Amino acid sequence: MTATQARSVTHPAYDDQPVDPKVEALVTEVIGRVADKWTMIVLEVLTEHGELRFTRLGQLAGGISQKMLTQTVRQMERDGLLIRTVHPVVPPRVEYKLTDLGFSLAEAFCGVWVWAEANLERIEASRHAFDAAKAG
Amino acid sequence: MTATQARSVTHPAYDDQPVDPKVEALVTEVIGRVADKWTMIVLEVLTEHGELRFTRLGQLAGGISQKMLTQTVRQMERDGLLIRTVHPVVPPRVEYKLTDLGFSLAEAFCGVWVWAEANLERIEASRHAFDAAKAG
DNA sequence: CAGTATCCTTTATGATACTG
DNA sequence: CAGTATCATAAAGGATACTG
Repeated sequence: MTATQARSVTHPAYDDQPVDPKVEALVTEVIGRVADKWTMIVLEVLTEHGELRFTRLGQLAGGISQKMLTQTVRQMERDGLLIRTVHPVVPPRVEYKLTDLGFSLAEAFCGVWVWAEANLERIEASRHAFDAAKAG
Repeated sequence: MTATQARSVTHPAYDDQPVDPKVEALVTEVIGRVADKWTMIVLEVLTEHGELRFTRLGQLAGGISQKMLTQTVRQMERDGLLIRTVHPVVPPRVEYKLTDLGFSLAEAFCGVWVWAEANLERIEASRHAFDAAKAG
């Protein structure tokens, strides 16, 4: 827990005290990285299924190319979100599992997943209304 | 609250029951849209400052182009996250404020913001360690 | 002021072929 | 199996100029 954390986002506080812009920029960068589509999906799959091999992880992620899967897990490994274990056998066997940091991120994202699921229909309805108003 | 929500993401459940793939796809799409960099920043700015005019919103968002700001707020309006009010005066005065749905999304994202702020240093350290290991 | 329209560059992603 | 390397393309984003 950092000293700056308490400020964060609250409801109608409407205060004009800006955050430390350096921290703000870093937070934005980290969120941008971490809120990437495939990162979220890999996070979800590993949360649900535990340790997985490369190919299986790709299958469960659904529709991801080999290139993007490699890229995504590398970034996540670099950020400390998962651990990549290479078993020295042939053919190679590489397994991926979340770190505690990865699990804590999944937990943090849980609220967004729940929100998205809970509000799907409301969003779709809003889109239809908006499109209809624009067309009409 | 939908019936499917309860399943969501939990800790090591390791169950293999897949979610309704149609719902899963929609949730992924909504999250992908909503977890966009500028959407999150606009959400944060409007949460902190309340109703804002176009130009002021852009200033507070920091580094966003007019094009992206227009695009972002239009999408958010379409999704029902904010309300755009055009005052029929000249020069034009257009104000943006979050809807309840928008506030609820900001609240859901709050966990991620807190997480990012709390774990910034850990992530940076992990990246340095990873890069050093790769180089050495 | 609050956009729209256009052009142009960068980035992201996919498909394919190859390797330890 | 688990990648890497390369090429090609699409999508995102920025800069600029213009308008009600």
